Amino acid sequence: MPATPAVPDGKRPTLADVAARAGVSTALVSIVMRGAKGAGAATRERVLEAAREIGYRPDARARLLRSHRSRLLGVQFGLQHPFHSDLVEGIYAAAEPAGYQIALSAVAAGRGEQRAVETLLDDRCEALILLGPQAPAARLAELAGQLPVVSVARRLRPAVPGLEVVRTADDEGARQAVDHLVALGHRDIAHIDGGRAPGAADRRRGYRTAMNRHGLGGHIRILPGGLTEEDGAAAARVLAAARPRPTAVMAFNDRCATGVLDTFLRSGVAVPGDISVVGFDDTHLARLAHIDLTTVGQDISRLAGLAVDRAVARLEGRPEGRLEGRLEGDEIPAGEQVIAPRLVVRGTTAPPR
Amino acid sequence: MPATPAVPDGKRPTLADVAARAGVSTALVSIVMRGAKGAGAATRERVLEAAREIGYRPDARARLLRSHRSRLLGVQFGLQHPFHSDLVEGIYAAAEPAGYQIALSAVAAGRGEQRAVETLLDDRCEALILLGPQAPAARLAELAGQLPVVSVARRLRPAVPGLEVVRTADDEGARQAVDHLVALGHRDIAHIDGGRAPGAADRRRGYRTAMNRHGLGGHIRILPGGLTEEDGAAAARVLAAARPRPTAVMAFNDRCATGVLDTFLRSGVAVPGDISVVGFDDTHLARLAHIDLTTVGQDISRLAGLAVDRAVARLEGRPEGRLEGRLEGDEIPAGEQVIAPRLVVRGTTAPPR
DNA sequence: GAAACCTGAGCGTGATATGAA
DNA sequence: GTTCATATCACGCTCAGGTTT
Repeated sequence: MPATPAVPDGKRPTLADVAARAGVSTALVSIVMRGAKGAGAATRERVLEAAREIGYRPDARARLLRSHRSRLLGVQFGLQHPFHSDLVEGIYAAAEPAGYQIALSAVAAGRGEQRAVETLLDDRCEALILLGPQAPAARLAELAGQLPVVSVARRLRPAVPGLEVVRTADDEGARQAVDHLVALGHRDIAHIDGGRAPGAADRRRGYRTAMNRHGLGGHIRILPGGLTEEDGAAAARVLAAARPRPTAVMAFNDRCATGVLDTFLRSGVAVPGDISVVGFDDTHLARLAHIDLTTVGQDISRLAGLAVDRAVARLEGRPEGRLEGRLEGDEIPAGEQVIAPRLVVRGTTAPPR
Repeated sequence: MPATPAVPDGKRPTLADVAARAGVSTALVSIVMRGAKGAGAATRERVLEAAREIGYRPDARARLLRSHRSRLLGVQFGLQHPFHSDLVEGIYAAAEPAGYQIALSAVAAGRGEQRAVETLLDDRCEALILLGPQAPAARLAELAGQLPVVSVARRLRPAVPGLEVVRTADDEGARQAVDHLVALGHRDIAHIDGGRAPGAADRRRGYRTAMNRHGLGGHIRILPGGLTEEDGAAAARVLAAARPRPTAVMAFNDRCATGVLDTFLRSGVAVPGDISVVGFDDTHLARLAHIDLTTVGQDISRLAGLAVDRAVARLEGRPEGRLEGRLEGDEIPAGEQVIAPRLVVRGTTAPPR
């Protein structure tokens, strides 16, 4: 391992440097570095040796500039969302075998989606994977007109033409949560919603529908929430003081549910003794032994895999993938991949007493 | 806003396309796009107009390839660490005014630091900012021989030549935590450590030293921990069952402390009634109303700002920045920026009863 | 004919040198 | 002399096409 590149000037070694050292043309070095065929075993070894000696590394930018394919997938994610972190992890894992690289662009305070996407475009990404995008439909449509775009966890109604959507059946997930609680004997079930967050509308609707189906329309109660712990905590304070207090609550997501749990514990409201709590997402958070949250699982690695697959499929002109399954009474437009959620029962739900 | 690029073939518009449309040379378009001087006001407007019409965006890769500076700072971070997320947020904010771009590379399951750094190097980053790197000192030394490298939150002993270090005075932070607890009347104070995590050794040492100074050497108790909630939860289970039980515990970081808090609550151990808990980092987590954790604050945005500053200073040949302040009895090598921590007292600490 | 190698062009920019008002 | 504009090359690499065994 050379501590310093063995090239005369301070510059980084290039193909030409390797070529000179190995006594071959740059084109041949290129062939060897790419592992393409067209080089003899002996010279191949000699070139690799030379490259190693001077610490050569191919310049990704120059490479991408020349070959008109960049094989780069741009991923926009929210820095503060564990759900996104999990997705990114899965996307890395899925992109590699498919032969694609990932360019990350974070949405953070002072760095909006517009900015995040622009940098990805400037980097010549071939396709965009947007995690829970909040951008207006018109903007997404505009983007989708320029390159393949996959929206993960955000459905759009009406469907945006050209936009790929990969999501969990949020309404179905909400239904599963309600069914589970009803099966345990609950009737007074509240929902802390996600406001304008991606998926919130469907979960709210799923909750409403399920409650009505069980003849519990009179018990429907939706509290304004959000996707952070604080949103959950605020709603939980309201619930803790409510009389009569619901015997179960379904939170918008795991972060929100965590806030609910903690507030209840501090207020002396026992979970699941006094009240059952269900989350959504099945992030790392929920699986932690000391949280042990019953939650609606999104198959995160599957979502990630499908997102990559859809982007790659579009890039490579593959035909539409088949749909994941049609849920009754709900038309799923083409180009939308809907994954079934799966309730994960853990320790925060029990029969009411 | 053009929904589709107005260029004949499906390709993305280039300088030449804009030039053709505006009836000027590509060089002039380049000048205009960079905002450089050498173009008349009228033509400048005409060029910008043409660029807008066909939806031209400069190709970052071609640009970086040509201009020998890339003005790119590579940032390696852990996807699952809120502390890193906060740092990245600060780094984005600091890099922009300095005129630098950020390239993110995540460390995740199946994607180690080696890999993360390699992609950054391939992208022609001019400097590296590594958040809590775990790589061996030899590897860091090798990297530092190639380009400016800043290690954030990980100190190295002995100092690695050429490596910039930006960190909080972890030992001092631990001392502040112990002092605070002692001032409240605690004597039996335990520490859940961070194992081999960056900063853990210093915090452990600071705890030991402070305990001894208060004449509480006999009460020193260090439990094996780590940097996740589960590590904290595991240690808390041990503590909850201990007789006599310490009246206070200082966790390695906020995540760990969160695990401790939750386990205590579930075990019926009141916080801060039965036991006080102190965290470390002051991440978003600690500030949440329902966690309300007393913690040793690292000035995250300051750390981020300094990290960017040190990287940029090295790139631009600026002289060594002055040191942050010399802590008694501790030699701080040149090239190391040490920031003073600040205890943030919230709701998880109180006098013992 | 195939395998091994080389030549030359060009990807989309930015900088320099040069010329025209 | 200053301002505005152009031509030309180089950045580091890949690829099509050619030459040699």
